[in-house]
Amino acid sequence: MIENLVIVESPAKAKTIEKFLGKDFQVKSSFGHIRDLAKKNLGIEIENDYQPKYIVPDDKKAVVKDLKKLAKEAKLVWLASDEDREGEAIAWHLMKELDLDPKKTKRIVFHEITKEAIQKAIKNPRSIDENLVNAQQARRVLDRLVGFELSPVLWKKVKPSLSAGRVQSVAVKLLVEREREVLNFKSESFFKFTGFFNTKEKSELKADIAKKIKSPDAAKELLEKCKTADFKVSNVVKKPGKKSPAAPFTTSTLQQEASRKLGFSVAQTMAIAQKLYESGKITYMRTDSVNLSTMAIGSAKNVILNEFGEKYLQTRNFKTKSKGAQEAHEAIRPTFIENQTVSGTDREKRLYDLIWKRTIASQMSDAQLEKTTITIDISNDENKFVANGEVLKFDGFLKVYIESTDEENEEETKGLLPAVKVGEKLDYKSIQAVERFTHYPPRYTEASLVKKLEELGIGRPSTYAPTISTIQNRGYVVKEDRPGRERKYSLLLLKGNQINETTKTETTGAEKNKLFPNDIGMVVNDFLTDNFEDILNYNFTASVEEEFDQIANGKTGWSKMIDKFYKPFHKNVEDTLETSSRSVGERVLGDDPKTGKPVTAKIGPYGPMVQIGSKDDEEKPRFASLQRGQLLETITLEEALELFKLPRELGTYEDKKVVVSIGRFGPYVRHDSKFVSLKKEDNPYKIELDRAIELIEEKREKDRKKTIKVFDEEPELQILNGRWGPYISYKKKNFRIPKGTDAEKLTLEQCRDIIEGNSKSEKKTKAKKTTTKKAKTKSKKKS
DNA sequence: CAGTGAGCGAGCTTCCGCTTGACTT
Repeated sequence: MIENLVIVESPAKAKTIEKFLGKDFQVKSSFGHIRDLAKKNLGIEIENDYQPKYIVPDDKKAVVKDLKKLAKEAKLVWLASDEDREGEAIAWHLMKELDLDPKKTKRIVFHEITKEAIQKAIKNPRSIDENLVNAQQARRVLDRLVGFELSPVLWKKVKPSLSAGRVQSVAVKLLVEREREVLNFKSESFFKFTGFFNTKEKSELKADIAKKIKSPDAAKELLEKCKTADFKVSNVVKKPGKKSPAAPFTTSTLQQEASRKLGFSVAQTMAIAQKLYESGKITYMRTDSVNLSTMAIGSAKNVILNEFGEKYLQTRNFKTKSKGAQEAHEAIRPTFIENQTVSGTDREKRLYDLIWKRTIASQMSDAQLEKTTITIDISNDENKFVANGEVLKFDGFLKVYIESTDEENEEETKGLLPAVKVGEKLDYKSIQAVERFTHYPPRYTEASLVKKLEELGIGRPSTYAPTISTIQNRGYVVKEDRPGRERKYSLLLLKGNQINETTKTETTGAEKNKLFPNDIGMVVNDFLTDNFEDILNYNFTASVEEEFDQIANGKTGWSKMIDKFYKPFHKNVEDTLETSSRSVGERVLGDDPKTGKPVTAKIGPYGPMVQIGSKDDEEKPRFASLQRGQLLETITLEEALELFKLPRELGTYEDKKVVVSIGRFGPYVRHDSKFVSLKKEDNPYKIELDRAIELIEEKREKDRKKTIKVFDEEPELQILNGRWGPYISYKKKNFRIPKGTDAEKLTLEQCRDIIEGNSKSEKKTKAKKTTTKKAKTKSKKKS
């Protein structure tokens, strides 16, 4: 017999709370939502006032069964899910699904997991807030309607299996628009002047001209003037400055800093944080709150006093800046701030260290600075040289933590400037004018995209990482490195009354771990923005959020709000299906000089391609796939024609032709009707016969080693050596050999057992099938 | 490992937000 059953969302949380509450309370977890809309069709009865059809998903059946049993036995059930829209809905679903007696059920909330907070919550129960639940139902139904009506339009008009949604489609749009800004950016060059001066005290003073000098001629002219000019210090300004620490981590800021400082992807960060959370080392990692509990501030205070002394202490309460924050939890912080380090893997330690430092720094003193600006006049020109210096007077929080930025050209660290007096004359040692270039806005990283989405109020802490994965899995976007290109720039140097001009080279535009939209992402984005402008609007989420708030405040009925949205939306879907044509991003590039036929680029059944001629021609059109880094919207006729230079005949080997081409699985060499894939470093347009023969021989050698064992009585069954070690091939199907078995010693009987066992487990679960599928499409794209 | 083409077949794909496993290909 249980006195009290408390239900929270997370098992780790349940464990902690149970300790606070004592033996009269049993604390269990619902593992998030326990019900969802039925997956078949819409799961919504449109004609019946948008009545949702809720079901318990398969993976939640056991949880529900368990909770139901305990709830029956308990005298009182306490629904302690989070204090936000989703949490309220979870409590409501539990109420319904577990068939709880309202007289025996209480709803409680707390947003920090401390003994006091929980005991206080137990003393102040309330009932379920139906309005807030309705706001969640509206959110859920709207997302389902948008996702499940838009995606099928894409299947028909662009390509099967694509997806669209309120969050992911906007994420892709941000990337596509940024990419176009980059592609259309016209870089301009200018000259940046830097002077090195001697002061009276024989030290060097470095100063810049802030104005960008536009042309080489103007730069030369100004340098000429400098030859004969007098340089005089016209102003020295010293003023104090300060820097304040950043707020403690939320999900989004943790992802950003872990990306910048530790190089983790957002998914990695979340997986590592989850481990730290489960082992009780940090507080909950999916949060939009910057708030710390009074207890946490207290422990931080003690740590700072012990480690750094009173001068370094300055406790603060931070307020959230982000739109739509629901603040059901605390900020992400160490559970026990006294623990400066923790046990665990290297990555866990590093992430914990980051969280510890950020938390401690947030309660430390401002850093005090002294900023110095020295202005130097040029006697025969209006431009001025300016030197900026910064001296740290007191380090404060900088002792433990410095926040990083996304800016690519990090400003040089400014140090102490030499002492000069106003009116002092300076001689130049040298003055240089370096050609610089304006730079396009930076492409997004995973983390900077999350930051942008959060600013727009789109997505939630629990969905940032999955959204980033989805848009990559759908092929809308790739995360990759791209090499830069060489660029020449000129350098004018004035020294010893002589001006020298030199040309130098540098690499520019190299990208690391950036998100690039693919052609399919661009085509889908254009199709959606053309036809469903409202939903792709950056303010769509913000405006529906306002309406959800109205529902939460009891000012609107939820189905009324949905109806107002759905009627015109659904009509738009039907009109688009009827009137818009297929969208494959087709562009006409020009005419093929050899045949005079038109050359076009578009998305084909196997990805972006170029084509000579059309399918109505007598002769079949020729096709070629675009290469990595090429885009439908930027490819030129010349680049397209280059792609048709395959297949190439390299010559003959052993009296048979050797041909190189690109197929479905990447570049290959064909010889004697056998195919050999090219290696990464081989270029199909440049490869020569010698190298091709080398590859053919390599493949032959591998094939020789391939067969481990065959059985005379069963020729269809073979033990082979593959990419992932030995395996059994039988009737065109492959079977894994269990770990630790010696493949060479397997008997026919054992092989049959393995085949039997595998085909049974193959049928096991549906989830397994889908993962296999995903993995396959992934490896296809890579090859 | 196998496979190297350019829309037949039948049926499936898909959303966002809560939460953690059970899977390795």
